[in-house]
Amino acid sequence: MLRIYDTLEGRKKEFVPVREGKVGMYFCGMTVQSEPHVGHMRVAVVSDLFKRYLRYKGYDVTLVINFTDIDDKIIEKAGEEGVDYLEIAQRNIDKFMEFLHFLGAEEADHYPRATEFVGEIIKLVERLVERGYAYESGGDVYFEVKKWKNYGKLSKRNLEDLLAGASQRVALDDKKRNPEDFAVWKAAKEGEPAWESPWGMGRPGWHIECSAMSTKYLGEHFDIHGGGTELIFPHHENEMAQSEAATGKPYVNHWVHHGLVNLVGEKMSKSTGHFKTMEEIAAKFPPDVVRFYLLSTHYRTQIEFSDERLEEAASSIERFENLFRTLDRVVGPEGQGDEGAEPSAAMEEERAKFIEAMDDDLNTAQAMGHLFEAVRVLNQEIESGASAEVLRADRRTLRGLLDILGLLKDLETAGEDAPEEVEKLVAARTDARAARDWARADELRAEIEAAGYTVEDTPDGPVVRKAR
RNA sequence: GGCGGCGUAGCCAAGUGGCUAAGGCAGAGGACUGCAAAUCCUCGAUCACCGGUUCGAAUCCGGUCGCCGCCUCCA
Repeated sequence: MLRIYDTLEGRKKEFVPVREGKVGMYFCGMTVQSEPHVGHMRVAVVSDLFKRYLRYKGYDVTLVINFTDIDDKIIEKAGEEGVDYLEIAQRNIDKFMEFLHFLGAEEADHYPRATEFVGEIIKLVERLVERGYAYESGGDVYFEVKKWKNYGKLSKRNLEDLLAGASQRVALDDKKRNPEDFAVWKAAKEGEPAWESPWGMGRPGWHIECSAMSTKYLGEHFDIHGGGTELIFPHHENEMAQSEAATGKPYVNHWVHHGLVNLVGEKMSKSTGHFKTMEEIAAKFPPDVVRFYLLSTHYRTQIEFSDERLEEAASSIERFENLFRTLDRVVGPEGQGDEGAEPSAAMEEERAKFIEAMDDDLNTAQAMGHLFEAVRVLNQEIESGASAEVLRADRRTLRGLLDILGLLKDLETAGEDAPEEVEKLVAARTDARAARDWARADELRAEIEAAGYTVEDTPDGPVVRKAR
């Protein structure tokens, strides 16, 4: 039984799809006023993880990741740079997509942008006004928070707390009836991007686009809505209020919030400039290392991103690389002839535990522990001379589990050919060893290593590969 | 100030009432090896602190200390 945590209820709940056999998921991608950073890598990986696992569980999954390409910040930025706001949006969306691919995440099914849904947004705002939850004021339209009795349920705060906390910060806007009300539609100022609406020229407020776009693709009530924890308030709280007020139905079954990524103890933030871009990370570490690191902690836990952590992940991955390389040597490459045989009992046990861990709110940290155990199982089998049939079956099983996590697809096991001069050194070393001239052999190995390669002696002869 | 979360071995990180507290990185010893590498075997935790509930607590309750997040644009 698959259980997934829900922020709204504050507990893990059994996953029961709204529509049998199907899963609708919506993840808040990014507001595209600036470059994607490490935090966005986590959304990319977490949304992909959910997609892959739910599909593994047999569901037909639809994943929507949105881009909010119109808001105060991007207009501001466009002004600063003197370019069209859509140009900035496109540039950052392109980067996001580039690194999504870098991380080995599958494409989502839809990537809606707020500006493409203004018509839907206007309809939704009209509906809110008709139902008495929103009011027009000077060209703006506000959601009247106190009309919605469930307001605060998601972020677990009440109106009084909110007002107490915000009283010093939120300037009283005389267009609003109440300080806690939020804009669903904003009148455009001179020169700002604007759309025609029943309330004059204007543009969508911040939260409304997600309500409109999620409903468009997934219906008024869908399964999973995700994003970072910092979006719980106000973004998701407001989004939920709008959607439920408009439809009178529950909006989503599982609110999934992943922990934030910190850099040396401090949260990354666009406003303080304290963040690492995806580009900086990608330049330094291979995709699998980043993905492995991101998955080695449970998705709801906040994590710290640092070079040391990534180096550790890289070391961990070597265990898999070494195993697959050895298996290639011992039983040949993956693929042909791997079907048929049943995995060993030890491997089957690890597989079952892996799935059990994943069924418990996608606990990748625990699941990966079993992956390492599976590696040990295979290594033990190799040591004890298990049959090629069993080794192949077990390798295939392990590969299947890695695929669920989208990990290590392109493991380098063959160890591409070393340059000719290195090959010559290796050959010379083999001769020296045959002649039991150990001093010469060691000397040659030193030369090979100086050239950036390592040589390992195996029962099947020396294996050369690039040193890490 | 209000709300939420966290504190598990040198580091990272699972486990939330009961078998010997997963796993990884780093480290030590052993096996294998001409030497290595890889691999296998072995080795490390009074679960922040104090008190309580319980036959039994890392796990539940109360308190203390420390860290983080949200309350304001942000994955």
